[in-house]
Amino acid sequence: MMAPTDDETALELRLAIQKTARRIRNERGGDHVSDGWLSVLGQLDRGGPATAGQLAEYDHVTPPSMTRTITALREAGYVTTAPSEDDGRRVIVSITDAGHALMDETRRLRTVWFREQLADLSGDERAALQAALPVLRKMADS
Amino acid sequence: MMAPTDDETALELRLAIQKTARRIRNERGGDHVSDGWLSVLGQLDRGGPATAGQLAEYDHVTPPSMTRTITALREAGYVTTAPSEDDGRRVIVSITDAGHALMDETRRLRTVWFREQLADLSGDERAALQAALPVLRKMADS
DNA sequence: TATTGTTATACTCTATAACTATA
DNA sequence: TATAGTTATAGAGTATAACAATA
Repeated sequence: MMAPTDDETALELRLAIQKTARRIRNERGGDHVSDGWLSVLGQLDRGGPATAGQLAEYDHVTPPSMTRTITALREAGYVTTAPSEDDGRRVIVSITDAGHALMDETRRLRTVWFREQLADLSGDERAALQAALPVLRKMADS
Repeated sequence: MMAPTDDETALELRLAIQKTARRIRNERGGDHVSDGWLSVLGQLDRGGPATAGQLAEYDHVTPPSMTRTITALREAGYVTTAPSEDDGRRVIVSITDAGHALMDETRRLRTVWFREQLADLSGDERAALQAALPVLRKMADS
């Protein structure tokens, strides 16, 4: 059970997380890579090839949205697509070397602002964030 | 100074915050109120009337974007606008009773999913999030 | 018939550039 | 001239509905 005041904590946490995420998005570098692109490339980088449906489910977007993202990534040369040998309906998406390179560079750029924010915090404050990291991940993946 | 491994922590924290925020946005109720609307109404609710420019700065959006948001809110009856008496160029935006009511209901709906997530956490995990709250706020407002 | 993915279409949000009104 | 805000226009991202291909 949660304490009576936890409802207010839930609201405040939600707002703080949303606003921080907005700041991160706004403060990203002058690159031309969208969040959707980076999310897909990141998953392919970590988990290897995946079907369009798997990618859509992972990002909680609809299949048409993922089709559009994959098409753009393919036209830019960052992924390749091929029908599955087992099941011709499925489309297997794989990251290219250019995709790897783009993701590395983009992640680096986008972390700059956030890293600067961390540098302005005290040791205790950074420790508090570090302790919250696994909890945030748990919620994000649930 | 930050420890050598903090660069990686920065990346992981950033991704976890962004993905959690995406989940919050996706899991919101069937309401028809955008994040932009709620952010403006929330600020007017807490801080009282404000100019269009102040609202744009607070949300880190451009003046044209804020104009559009304010127009939509006014047409829906959730805010009123009036030129400043001191400076005819400035537009003072005020929340209406309907705006108050809408914001309360919307906040309640959007917090449901997040509150359920909190209920699934251990006491230690909730404490970790609570400790991180002021730090997140500090970053979001910086 | 059910599933996987695509195409067609439209809506929301945001941005840059050009403009109006006021100081 | 400088500032506050609006209008015009365009682009990115996403959604629902209808469709095609495969199982």
